[in-house]
Amino acid sequence: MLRQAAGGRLSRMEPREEILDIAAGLFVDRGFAATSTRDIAEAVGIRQASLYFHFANKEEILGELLQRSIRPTLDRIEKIESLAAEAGAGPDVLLHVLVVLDVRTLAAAPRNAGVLSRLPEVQRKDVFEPFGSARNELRDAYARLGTQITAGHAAAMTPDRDLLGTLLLQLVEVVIGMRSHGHRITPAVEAIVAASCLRVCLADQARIDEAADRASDLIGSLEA
Amino acid sequence: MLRQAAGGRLSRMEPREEILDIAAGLFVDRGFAATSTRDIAEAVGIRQASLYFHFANKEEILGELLQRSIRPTLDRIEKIESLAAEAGAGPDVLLHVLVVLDVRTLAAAPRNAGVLSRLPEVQRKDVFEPFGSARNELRDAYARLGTQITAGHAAAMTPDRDLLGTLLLQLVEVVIGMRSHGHRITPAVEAIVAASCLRVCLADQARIDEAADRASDLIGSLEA
DNA sequence: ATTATCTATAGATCTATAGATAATGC
DNA sequence: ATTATCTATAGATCTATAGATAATGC
Repeated sequence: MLRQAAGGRLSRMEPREEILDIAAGLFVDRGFAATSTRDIAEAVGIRQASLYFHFANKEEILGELLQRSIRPTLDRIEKIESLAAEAGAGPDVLLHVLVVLDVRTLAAAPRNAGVLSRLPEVQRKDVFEPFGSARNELRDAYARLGTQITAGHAAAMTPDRDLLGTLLLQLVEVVIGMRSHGHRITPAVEAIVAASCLRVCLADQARIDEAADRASDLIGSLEA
Repeated sequence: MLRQAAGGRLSRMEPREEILDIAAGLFVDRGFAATSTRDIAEAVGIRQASLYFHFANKEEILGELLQRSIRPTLDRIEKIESLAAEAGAGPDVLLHVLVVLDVRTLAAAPRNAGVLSRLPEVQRKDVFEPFGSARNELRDAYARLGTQITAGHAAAMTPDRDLLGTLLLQLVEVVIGMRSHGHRITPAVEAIVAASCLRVCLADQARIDEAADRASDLIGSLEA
């Protein structure tokens, strides 16, 4: 465990961080129940019991990982929706921005942490309930933007609010599966997923092209 | 274990079938590793050791469930593609048919067995490899039909073959998540998911409406 | 003889706690 | 004193096997 004085640069990761990183990899790969605390400790290079100095129990490790994987996305929703008023961007542009940024976040997350939210334990155990409601918030944001885009189209074949949010979130999360199968998430993939989301909202190609243009400007200014 | 003579009507399920049914529910709900053989046996109403009369080990139970959940879908692909020549239906009609039938199968599967394919153990363990390649076959079928539909569109924003297959399968599997959250899969949902798939393939509304019409005829004749 | 169950148990885990040890920080 | 590790272990599982038992089928 080579390490330097607090505040200085680290030759390795902080122990707590290293445990989280390695546990994430194992949970993603094998699932939560199938990963023992001994598996984690061995991969880190410490003894099984030493984990309990950093975490009260096994669930706390997963809980922290879940929290970290959802937080940036939730923070972003507010920022993007307040952007609407400011830049005068329509819902199609905003949806495009949100999708691209979410795809990018999922693609960049260490160890493909997006899969964690799909683990059966997370869906079921009360301990992880806060994470579930955070996900609902995200789906709601997609539903909100989506219904604004479909507004004005004939009711037939147009998804209702609930279904639309679910469909859009599902499309964005395709990148989780892609990463698992070793695909790289290129800018082209980001653009296509975003365009697919707009298509599901019944936007035509001209509208998509325009939204994509304005979206990349906005993303540029958001990052600056 | 009330039961009648072989070949006669059953007052309850055959023991092997009952184990499979109950195990499916538990695996779907809690995951594979988190479900003990004792959990299964207790829910069935037998002793833990008695499971091993019907199955060699725990993995065999999951294996059988996976096999049953993918088989009908794979069989259907051939039937639908041979239908193409016969009925002279275009790829958009065939995609519509395939999506509606797959959605319906996922919606009707006992215990939402579709989630089983997402369990981490299935992705990772060699024992379940045949099931993984069956899934690839399905994704390929979607990719095949999808690229025929996008053919002729400008390359920009058009998903390539691989990505398209992944996107379409992902969209169809939205119903797995919907079922988990207690939503009913109505005919309207089927139609919207199918339409969304065609939209991702860049089909316009007129083409979608026509495909939907012809698809419901074909599905009717398939079932008759 | 076959089918389906049972009891009992071996042997291998697995999580979490108790308490010792050593290094660093004040 | 605090931080981070260790050894040892309690106590609770968990999977799978061995062998007994009882009912049904030939």
